[in-house]
Amino acid sequence: MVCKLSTKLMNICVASFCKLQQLEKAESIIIDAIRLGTLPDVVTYNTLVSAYCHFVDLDSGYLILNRMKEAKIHPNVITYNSLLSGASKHSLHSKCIELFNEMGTMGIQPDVWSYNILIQCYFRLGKPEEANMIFHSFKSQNLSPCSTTFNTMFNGFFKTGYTHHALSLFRSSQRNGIFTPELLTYNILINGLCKSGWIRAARMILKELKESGFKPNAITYTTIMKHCFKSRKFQEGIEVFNEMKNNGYTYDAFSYSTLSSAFAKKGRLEEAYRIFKLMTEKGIEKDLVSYNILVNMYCIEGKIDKANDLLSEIQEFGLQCDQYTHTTFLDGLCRSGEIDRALDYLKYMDTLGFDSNLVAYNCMVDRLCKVGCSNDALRIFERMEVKDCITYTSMVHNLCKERKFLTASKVLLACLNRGMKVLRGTQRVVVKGLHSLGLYSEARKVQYLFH
DNA sequence: TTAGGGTTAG
Repeated sequence: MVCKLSTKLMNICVASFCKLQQLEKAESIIIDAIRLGTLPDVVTYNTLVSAYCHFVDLDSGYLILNRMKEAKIHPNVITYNSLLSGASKHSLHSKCIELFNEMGTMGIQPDVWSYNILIQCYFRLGKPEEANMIFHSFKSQNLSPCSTTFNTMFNGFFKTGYTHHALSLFRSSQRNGIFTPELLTYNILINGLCKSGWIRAARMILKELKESGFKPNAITYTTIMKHCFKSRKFQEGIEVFNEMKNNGYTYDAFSYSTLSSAFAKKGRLEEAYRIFKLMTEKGIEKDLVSYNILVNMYCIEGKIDKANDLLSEIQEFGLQCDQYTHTTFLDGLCRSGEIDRALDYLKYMDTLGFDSNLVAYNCMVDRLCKVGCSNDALRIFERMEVKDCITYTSMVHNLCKERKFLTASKVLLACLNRGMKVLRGTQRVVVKGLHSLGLYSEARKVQYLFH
């Protein structure tokens, strides 16, 4: 005798397979259930939309939405939140806004979750003002921001350089009693403040974290340790690592990678290798970032063949080399003076389909100059469609070193006219150089754009 | 749906 499957039981089975990323099995459960006379409902379809958006892509989520409409089941706010989340996860920010507006035309009222994703989306698009407007529209929508809303606002403000806004929103929400900070909030604030250079404020927040009865976690420690290394307080960074270790927070590759990379940057390679050895002895597996640091260490030592072997090993371990791996290796080739090989590698990287190889190109331009091939560097520089402050600073700086001040000033003027800046010191060197060659009118042009 | 580690200029 064949029993009819209840909708609730079917949905539990579908959700379990979706969680395990076994989407085909989830679909086959639905087919079997239909054969037995049980039809999927809005919960079944929402589970599928969410899984396809999360594990496959947004288009697959859309296909489920269409199937849902064909089955005459109306999508609800949860359906759209899954699609919004899928668009956000795959960095399709404009699509996210489109979907949000589509909710309106479908007569679906967005909830706090929908607004949170929309806020995140505007921050990622570099539009903090818009994000802030949405945040302030909550009241008129009869919605109350939740802790994720606040955390997203703080983090977004920091990421877009609105440090003051982040801190004042934090203080005002505390004063008004509309928000109680969580450990996550404190970590967002400490990270943002450290990165903005607001060290005193960061210390104060760390103090408040402890006074609120929270204990710093692995993320708090890694954030502070990273900041110490960045601000050249090396010993203090090591002390943070030790404290972290004593409190049992060095259980993953994050802490070891941070410390090892800091040693490598200081040229203390033996200690950097020792940290990785310690990590392996603890039974912690290296992830791609750890391997990338190791590739960099071999490159710093000039062991380019060893680095190349490691690239193959990474793939053998089932990991996929990323932009960082390839850029680090490319930089190693340049550092070892293997320019032709590096130029071939750069072409190879172009075929890998990364979003941008800007860092790799910057690296190539700088290293070519350093090995005395500034004309080759200039050719690459002129071919580059996207350039940033680093590209210009590197080119101008190296041309000045070769006393090619007129060429340097042309590059600098192009940079300033595009609204980008190079270090003030570099600009001064150009002006001084032009004066030394008697090129006073060219020097005036640069000085005019100085301010 | 929100936080931490890796590459390039000075």
